[in-house]
Amino acid sequence: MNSIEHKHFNPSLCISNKVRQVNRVIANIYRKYLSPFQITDSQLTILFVLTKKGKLPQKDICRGLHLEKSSLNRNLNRLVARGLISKVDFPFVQMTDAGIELVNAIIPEWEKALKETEELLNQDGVLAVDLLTQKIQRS
Amino acid sequence: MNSIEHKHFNPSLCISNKVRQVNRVIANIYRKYLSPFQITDSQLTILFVLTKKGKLPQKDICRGLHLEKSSLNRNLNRLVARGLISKVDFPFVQMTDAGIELVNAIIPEWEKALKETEELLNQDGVLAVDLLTQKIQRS
DNA sequence: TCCAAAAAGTTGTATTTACAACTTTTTGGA
DNA sequence: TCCAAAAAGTTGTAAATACAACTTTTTGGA
Repeated sequence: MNSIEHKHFNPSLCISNKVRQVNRVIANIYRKYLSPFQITDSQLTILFVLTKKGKLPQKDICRGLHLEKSSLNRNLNRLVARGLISKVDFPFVQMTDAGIELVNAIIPEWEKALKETEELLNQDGVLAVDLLTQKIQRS
Repeated sequence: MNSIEHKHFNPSLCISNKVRQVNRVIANIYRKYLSPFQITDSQLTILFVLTKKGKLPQKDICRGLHLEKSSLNRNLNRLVARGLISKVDFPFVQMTDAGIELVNAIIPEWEKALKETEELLNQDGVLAVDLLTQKIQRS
């Protein structure tokens, strides 16, 4: 018997917790497929952004990903250390040949991760993710 | 111009990235309200679980939250260090009086965070989160 | 051309997260 | 009752994340 004074308190309504749990489960699926390449899904996301959009300054990558600049900087530095991207053309960040090669090699496994996630979530779950993504683009 | 060999490659389909972005935006809303109490939303979730269900062994908390046992252990140890929970009754973890007091004090701010999140997501977004949560309960 | 302010990028610090490997506790069959 | 195996809990390690505070670069007005 607890001593909570708030009669209508219902922690199962906690949206943050629900989203964190969903995030953990999906992150674990992706990790399974990506870890043999010693790359994380956050790092891969950044590689995808640079592959698709060419060279970008860090602030533009942050904005696109809703990522705090210090977090991005840390991620980028690990990718630079791996030789997958280059910051030499300051302020632009761009893919290296090794980075492009890694992206080409990893896409089949990434697609498997996507497929397994789609099977877990089903069509309505995938649409739910899309809806949520649209909601946060407005913030 | 990129050198991607996979013709139909579309990284904007990456569910993991979308979920991570949604998670960051919502986590940032909660942090805004909770940080004055020097508590994080992960820690608060654990306090809520223990408040609602009384004393539990760590494995049951892990299962309920889809949280890896080492992550839980770390979170718990920070709460023990704050005097908010106790592990003395091994293997059970339970709230302390200070913990119950903190939960009572924080609920109004937590409800504000929930409200702001509901306003961002709207009814259909909140239902989308619920749907996703149901999907992962089956995994 | 100069320079203060703003913006962008970097670093210190702390928390969260998970895998791997370890230690401790529990379980259940002999 | 004993003990091997399983389960639960702990610790080392590394990556992600964000706030705060710092340094470097850019901007635009004087």
